[in-house]
Amino acid sequence: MSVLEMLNDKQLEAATQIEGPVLILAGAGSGKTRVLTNRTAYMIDECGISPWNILAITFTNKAAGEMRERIDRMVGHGSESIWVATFHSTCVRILRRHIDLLGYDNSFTIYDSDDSKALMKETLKRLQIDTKQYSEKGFLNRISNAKNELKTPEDEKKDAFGDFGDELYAKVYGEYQRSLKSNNALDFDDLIMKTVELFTGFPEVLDNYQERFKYIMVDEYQDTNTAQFELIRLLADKYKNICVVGDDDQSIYKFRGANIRNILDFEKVYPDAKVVKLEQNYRSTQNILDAANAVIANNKGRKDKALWTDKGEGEKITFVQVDTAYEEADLIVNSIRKDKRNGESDYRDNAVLYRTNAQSRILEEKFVMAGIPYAVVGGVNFYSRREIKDILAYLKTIDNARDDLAVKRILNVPKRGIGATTVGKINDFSLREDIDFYEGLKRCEEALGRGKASDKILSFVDMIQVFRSKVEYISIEDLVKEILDTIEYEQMLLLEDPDGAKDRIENIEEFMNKVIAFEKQTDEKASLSEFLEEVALVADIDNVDPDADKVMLMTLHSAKGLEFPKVFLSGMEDGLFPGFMSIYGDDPTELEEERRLCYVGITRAMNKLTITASRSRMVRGETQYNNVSRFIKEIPPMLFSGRVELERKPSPTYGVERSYGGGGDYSRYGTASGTGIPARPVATSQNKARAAAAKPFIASAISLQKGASIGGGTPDYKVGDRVKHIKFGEGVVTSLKDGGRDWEVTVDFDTAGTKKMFAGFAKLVKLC
DNA sequence: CACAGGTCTCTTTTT
DNA sequence: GAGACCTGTG
Repeated sequence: MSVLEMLNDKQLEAATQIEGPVLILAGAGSGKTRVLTNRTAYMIDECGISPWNILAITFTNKAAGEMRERIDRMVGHGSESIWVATFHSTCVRILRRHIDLLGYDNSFTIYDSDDSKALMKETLKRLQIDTKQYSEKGFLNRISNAKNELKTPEDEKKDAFGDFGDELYAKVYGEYQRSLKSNNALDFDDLIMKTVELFTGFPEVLDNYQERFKYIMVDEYQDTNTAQFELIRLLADKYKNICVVGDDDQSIYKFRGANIRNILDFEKVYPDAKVVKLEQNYRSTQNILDAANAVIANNKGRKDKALWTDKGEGEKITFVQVDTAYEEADLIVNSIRKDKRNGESDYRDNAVLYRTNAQSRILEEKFVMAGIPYAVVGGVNFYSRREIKDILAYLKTIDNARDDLAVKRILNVPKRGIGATTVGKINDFSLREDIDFYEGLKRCEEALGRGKASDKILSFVDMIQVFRSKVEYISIEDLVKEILDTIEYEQMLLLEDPDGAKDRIENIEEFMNKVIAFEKQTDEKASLSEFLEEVALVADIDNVDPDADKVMLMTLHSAKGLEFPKVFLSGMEDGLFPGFMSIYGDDPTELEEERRLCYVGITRAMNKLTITASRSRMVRGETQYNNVSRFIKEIPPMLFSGRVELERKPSPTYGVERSYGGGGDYSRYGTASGTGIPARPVATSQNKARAAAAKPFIASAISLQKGASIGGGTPDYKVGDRVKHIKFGEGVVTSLKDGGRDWEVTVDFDTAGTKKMFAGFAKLVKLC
């Protein structure tokens, strides 16, 4: 029988349209992975297409792995020749074969963002640019954006039109690229851009891959950036068999260069595209979908669609606002514990989602106290922990002698008495001689003369050489063990910080496990370069183990593509979610992006959605007072259980738990009360007043944050006045109204057009 | 050269 | 609150 019998009409339509461009608009939970796998099986089984000619691209290894697994199960024999991979690993595989055409060595290393940062720091130092005035992060951001738009340093120089800042940036970009190249390294964005360069510069290489990938599928298409779009366009240009799947409502990676126009304008680029909408949702209850639909309806310029389900209304949504982030965490912990005790749900059925990684800390604290197993996805990436980076730097040094950054990192780890002065001298010497830093180390006697310093360096070099000589015939596992033994790394950690050493040593053990797993999965002897490459391209989400019975804690971004029976959306507060910048910044599309993020969050829930907000929260060491998120207001009240509670809920009552010392005792929130949060009665009456206000949610809370410039009283200008803005120049005030928290002022600028902004932030100066 | 202690900056979100 | 960075001391 056909492979397609499990599909609904629309899914069937999408799965059987094989030739030509296809756009599948797949709403949240509409079974797109099922469509993609069935489509693949259909291509092979029914259309006689060779698996060899199929390319499926995803964004994360996890998604790629899942798709691979499902295709394997469905297709069986031959499925291993289908190329299923992420954008980045696809590019790495291609570049490993051909990058020599672009003047790089095929054994290039991949720099993560920490590496990029370190390299940028060096670059700026070399160019003698004051990092107080120009932050390295600023340059890195611009460079990343440029690469996502396929712009070279030369392009940027041309676009600078003599502007000093822009010229400087173009120069830094060029210098940064030179450094990368001399380290034989590529950063994340280079992986895509260099592949495009390869294809445009060497048509015969492109043709080779066009012939191979006659049928292309791209998942999460709404998250592609211009470079990725171009990559796909080039590959598909010959046969035009390109099928993209995505949901414009789930486009949440603009900050990473994702261009929502790629999906919105697909039909313009491919006028003969077949478009299929998948609107039946198999995941969530009607109540949850209604909430999601209601929120996203406030965005403009979306592809028209409405999710529906035959699952029934389901449970109402719960919303609770509490006073502190600690109470919020308690509430979540208690709810999870209760359901577990009642046998209603396992820990793994729960996910707690939040906007920023920093929010996980308090949640973790409470989960530990309650003894509930949990897993945090993301935050500090496993591979960017210091101990792991140290080991990796050893491996990189052994693998690629040209990676100066790695060499410098470990030269004095553990301490060998080789300090900054010595490094500086070797560095200068290497630059003068135009050799790699490691080469400079080898010839240190020429730079430093004979002496203690040179002896220390040479014994380091000898050690590395010994490791190198062994790489060929021992496993990576043994190599790592030998490194750790030789440098007595664990002893160093213990000596350095006896308290923190335990965690770090555990991390090293986990790293060893990953090494072993990697070597097991690769049949022949796994090469060190391959291992380093895999490590460089893992995302946090790739490491989640769905079988462990743990509550999942993660950001909304990490949650995309996942589903859970019970979801907690925490920290739903204006200023946090939507974030401060999206509310008060001058780019209105940012608020829409936040709203899409909210939509993603809501649609993760299958059966039960609980939304929480706190009235106060520590942000960057200071207490902030936030109103309930405007997105909550967009959800119809009838979808909530009972009245939407704005007043303080009674504290959750605990069983007799040693760690809590009884319920509702605020004094234990030492940090919070110590920094000047009003005591409970004050907060309560304040909030009652707020709840009674005409505009319940936007109410009158004025940020008590030190130095906050919002809500700073009435502006000294009025409608008709001429004012000056720091960025937009001069203009005339056309409207001025009370926006609740701050004055909303509209200005018709002479050159910049009409802008609406908040007075506290616009810092308008009245002109006489 | 190493380390301790102080100051400053910063946050979205991630391959 | 954490991490990066700077400065002074041994």
